Amino acid sequence: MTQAPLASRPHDHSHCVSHALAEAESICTRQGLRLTTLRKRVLELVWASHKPLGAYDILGVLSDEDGRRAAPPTVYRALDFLLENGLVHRIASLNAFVGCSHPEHAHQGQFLICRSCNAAIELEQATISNAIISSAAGVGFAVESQTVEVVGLCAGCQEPT
Amino acid sequence: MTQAPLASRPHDHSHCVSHALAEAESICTRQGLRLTTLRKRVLELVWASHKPLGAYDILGVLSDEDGRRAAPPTVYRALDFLLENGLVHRIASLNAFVGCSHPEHAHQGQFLICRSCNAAIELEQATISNAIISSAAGVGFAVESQTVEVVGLCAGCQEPT
DNA sequence: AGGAACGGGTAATATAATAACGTCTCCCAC
DNA sequence: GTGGGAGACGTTATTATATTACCCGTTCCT
Repeated sequence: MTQAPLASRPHDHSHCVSHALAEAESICTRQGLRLTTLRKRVLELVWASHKPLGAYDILGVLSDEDGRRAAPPTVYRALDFLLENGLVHRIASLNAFVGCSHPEHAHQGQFLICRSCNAAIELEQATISNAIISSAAGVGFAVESQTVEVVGLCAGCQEPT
Repeated sequence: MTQAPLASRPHDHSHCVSHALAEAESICTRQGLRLTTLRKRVLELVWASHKPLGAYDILGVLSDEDGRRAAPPTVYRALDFLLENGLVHRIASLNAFVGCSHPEHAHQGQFLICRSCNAAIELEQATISNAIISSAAGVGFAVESQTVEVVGLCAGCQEPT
């Protein structure tokens, strides 16, 4: 069995953040995209934890840190950029955003969301997406994108009693 | 292979509606639940087509039909009742609601949503949910509920040019 | 230098959902 | 049949999430 994903285990999270930012830089440079100060800051905030973060939470932090208050489009535009370029994922069932663990290649994640600690663990299991694609094909449906969001308890939150 | 679900084929839709309402009556009677006029009307509106319907769309129809305009809680309460009792499903990625095709037993559907005709086809494939449960178990995650929403093209909307 | 494309500020608005409170009705125990 | 409690629903207000439209300044390309 593969090792449990980082998000579900204790770890030095500052690594996650710096790694994610460095990788984003590298991807943007390679593809001629502009990772502006704002976009980078939003990405950093999304990566502040493994818990999906709402757009208005981000907005709140941005507003606090520079006196003037940021407006929604500021955040949504940054998020759109990050989404389009695979640097974050949107969790539809939570209206929230989480950093993408594997931005280097295009994919759609599957997410395990712990109802206790709120962490979102990203999976990328071919068995799941293949099951979906073939079930869909069975009724003549051509799949273009998948949303798989699972709620439950992560390993760390299943302590007895 | 099983036959394609009704939602994805032409059919006499008035059957769907009357069947769904009759089944809802029967379920509520059996379980001592009150399928009030409002709840029944909301269920009927949700079943008006196989396309997921927003709460505010329902609200609009209700407002139109009796002169006074209905308020959001009216609709949300009816929807909550229908959701709790398995008579409708909520599609998180669309913020919309669709009639449940198999209300007689508890389950969580998987949905194929056509981006052309907007119909939502409900599946209930053990292969999908088992793939999810076992992938989750692989990282020590205990699944409690699943959201599977797939966007693509239904059989009828894949016509060549 | 000129101008298109892009990033981002700002105000207003649209859409989705909930909170808090009051009233009426149904149903059941007595 | 009556008192009383739970449930259903109306009403007002509020909160949460997301988008539209317009403007301005910078960057980049020529």
